[in-house]
Amino acid sequence: MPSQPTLSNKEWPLMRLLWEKSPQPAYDLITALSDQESWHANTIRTMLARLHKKGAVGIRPYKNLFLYYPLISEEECIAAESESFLQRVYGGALKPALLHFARSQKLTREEIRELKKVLDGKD
Amino acid sequence: MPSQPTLSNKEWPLMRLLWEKSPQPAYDLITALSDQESWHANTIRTMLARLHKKGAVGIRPYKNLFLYYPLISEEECIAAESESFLQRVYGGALKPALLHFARSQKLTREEIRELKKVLDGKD
DNA sequence: TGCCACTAACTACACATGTAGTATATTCAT
DNA sequence: ATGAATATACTACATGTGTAGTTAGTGGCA
Repeated sequence: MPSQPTLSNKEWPLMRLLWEKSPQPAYDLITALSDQESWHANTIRTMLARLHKKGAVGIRPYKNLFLYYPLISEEECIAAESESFLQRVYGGALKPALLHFARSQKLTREEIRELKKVLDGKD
Repeated sequence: MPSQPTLSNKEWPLMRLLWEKSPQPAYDLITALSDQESWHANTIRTMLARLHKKGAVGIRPYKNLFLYYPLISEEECIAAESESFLQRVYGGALKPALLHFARSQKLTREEIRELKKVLDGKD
């Protein structure tokens, strides 16, 4: 089995759209993304072609166009990228990473409680 | 102020060495890294040159060689990379990211307690 | 029925990155 | 003083990425 293709920076928003809803024609993705990210239509098509080439999305013909759908799961991608991030930035140490995120100011009280519940389950 | 230079994948291990101890001559870095990462000496020198060029490390002459030292702090780099990771992978949502890490199997009981203490402080 | 609009395919191009080889300058030991 | 070892500088090159222009096919409307 060929290892998971990895996603580049800008491929993530595209894949997120496909994970949310698929299959989708290029047109819909272009509409959504030219808006969200202000990319040129051809840029998005190029990225779709590359994603297809690297095995991240599949193509199915439909009428006179193609529908795109993900071939790799969001969970796997997130897991892989998280692991890579952990290695790169923290040399693989999970605890400091978690502490960093936990200390950041952006958690609401509610989220903190939720997180603690998960941790309780593991303790 | 020019925005923080960002570090590529392979630049992190180099910077980690410099953050641990600096200044250091190229030689020491090469010794450490050819071992840890099995890189060619010239590869490491090229990376040092690029890090210097992008303003991530400084150079100070010492005897017949150069000493390298970081110009950017580990904390800032980690913060920047963590934020970029969060945006890329989770679309900026901190909670799911934390949950993902917290659910991963690799935390020891001790680490879980420590983490909960940090969260308690914020609740 | 000929042209327009739209799809998809192909081409382009600069910059970053990983990975080194080559060349030049300096120095230390014999 | 000269040759070997080092240190630094410069060059090379394939691949990935961001960004888009150009070309060709085709179905539907005027």
